[in-house]
Amino acid sequence: MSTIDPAHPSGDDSDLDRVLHGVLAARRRERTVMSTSADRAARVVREQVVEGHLRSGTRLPEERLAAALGVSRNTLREALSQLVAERILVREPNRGVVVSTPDIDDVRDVYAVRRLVEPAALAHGTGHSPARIATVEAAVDEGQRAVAADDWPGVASANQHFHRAVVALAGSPRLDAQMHLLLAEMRLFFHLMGDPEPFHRPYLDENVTIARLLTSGERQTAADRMTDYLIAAQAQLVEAFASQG
Amino acid sequence: MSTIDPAHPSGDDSDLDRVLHGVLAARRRERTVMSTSADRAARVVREQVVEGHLRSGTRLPEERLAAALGVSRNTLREALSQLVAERILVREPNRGVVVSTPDIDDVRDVYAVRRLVEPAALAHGTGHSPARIATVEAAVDEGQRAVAADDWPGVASANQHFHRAVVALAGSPRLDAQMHLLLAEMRLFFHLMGDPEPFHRPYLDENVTIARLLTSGERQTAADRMTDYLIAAQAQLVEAFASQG
DNA sequence: ACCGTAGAGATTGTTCAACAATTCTTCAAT
DNA sequence: ATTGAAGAATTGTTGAACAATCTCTACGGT
Repeated sequence: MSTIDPAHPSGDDSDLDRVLHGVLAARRRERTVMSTSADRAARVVREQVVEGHLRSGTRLPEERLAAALGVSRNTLREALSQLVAERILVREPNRGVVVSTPDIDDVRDVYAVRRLVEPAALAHGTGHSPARIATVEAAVDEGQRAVAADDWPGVASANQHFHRAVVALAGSPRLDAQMHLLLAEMRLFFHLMGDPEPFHRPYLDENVTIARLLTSGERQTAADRMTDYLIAAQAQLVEAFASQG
Repeated sequence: MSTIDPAHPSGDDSDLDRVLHGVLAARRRERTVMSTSADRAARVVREQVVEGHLRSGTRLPEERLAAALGVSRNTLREALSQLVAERILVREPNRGVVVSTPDIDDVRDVYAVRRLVEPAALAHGTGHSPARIATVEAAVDEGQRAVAADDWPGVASANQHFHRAVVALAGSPRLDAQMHLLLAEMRLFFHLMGDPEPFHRPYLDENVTIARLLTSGERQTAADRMTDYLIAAQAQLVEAFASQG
């Protein structure tokens, strides 16, 4: 339709068409980021949950929550649908949504995914650019600095950055997005557990080792270390869940 | 709370409590499956898209679609939010939702995920039960029967079952769900391409080989075959996209 | 005291109607 | 052929409403 359709074979306009088409696409992307108020509401609730201000099991009554967020109940429900799809919230039919309470099987499953994906990203990922490897190293440094400052929330955060950076070595936006969701679930686990230190202290050195192996190109060895790492971390979390959660 | 709260330390009631708690959880799951009308609407639209009755790029006007599905516009919007999250639809702000039109980068990314996950599930999956291996073999048989009947949609369907069964070897519900979404996207690719035969014919024998290797316990070899398979399939699809899509 | 139950109150699932903001169409004027 | 402006159509969002379902409480029977 009109001059902006690149399918139209109008001779020397084709270059212009391509450019204009690109401009349109860019504007569309631009608007996509500011997004709708349902998305904004979802972002706020998501933040509150992963930061631990809304704890597992908390009910989220639609009317009060909508009022608090300054949106209508209908708009809020769109937001909640999103978060349910992300597994951050759970919908109990006719009872509303609650902040999800992961059980021991969720822990096992999340680690099953991670044990499959993270070592594979290290060993066989097709996106091992210097920049991405540098991001892994940066996350390790961030963790070292945080532990030196005795900042355990900071260590937890750095640890997430580390694992996201590892998955990013696969070079796949879809995998990155998936890992983002998994790590959000992980934060729910830790909020159930309380003190984060015992769950991060043992693995700081491992992060350093894996990063070093990665830098020196020993990808398979790095992957094997990551496998052991994840098995140990899973065992620790499962045990903690079994004994207290 | 009342008698069904397992946190209540009431001596020998704890066994009973656990049982009752389980019953409640089961009922909740039960109700979850019949689900809301937004979910039903989402299922109908999803079906129409993956079956190819709604083609890439088609606009989905809210008013008409809501009327067609017999739900209100608000309810429909909840359904559409879900499908946007699944990448089956794309929301263009102030312009509504359209059936998503995957581009060549989407093809590459979907295959990047598959190349990471599927071989890893074969080589390192922790759910290689006889039953799951039998499911893989059943999918191969299904494909052989379909090709014998010259039923190419049937072959395509069997092929999906094969790959889902392979991923299921990881024993992870989350990974299964993720793979389900990826395969739905794959169907969009194929609908853009037209005739499914050239995209499935070359890989039928590979499926047989991989299943055989799996049955005989040669997991790493099976994984390597799968890697080659996926690289070839990706190359074919990328080329087809570049030349016509 | 214990149990079941009826009914009141609250919350969800869903619909309808409306309106501002934005996009698409049409069509006349240059 | 391009521009611009009025008009129609669609989306984003709201508010109010109502039936269905769930929760809690108080009551009465045993």
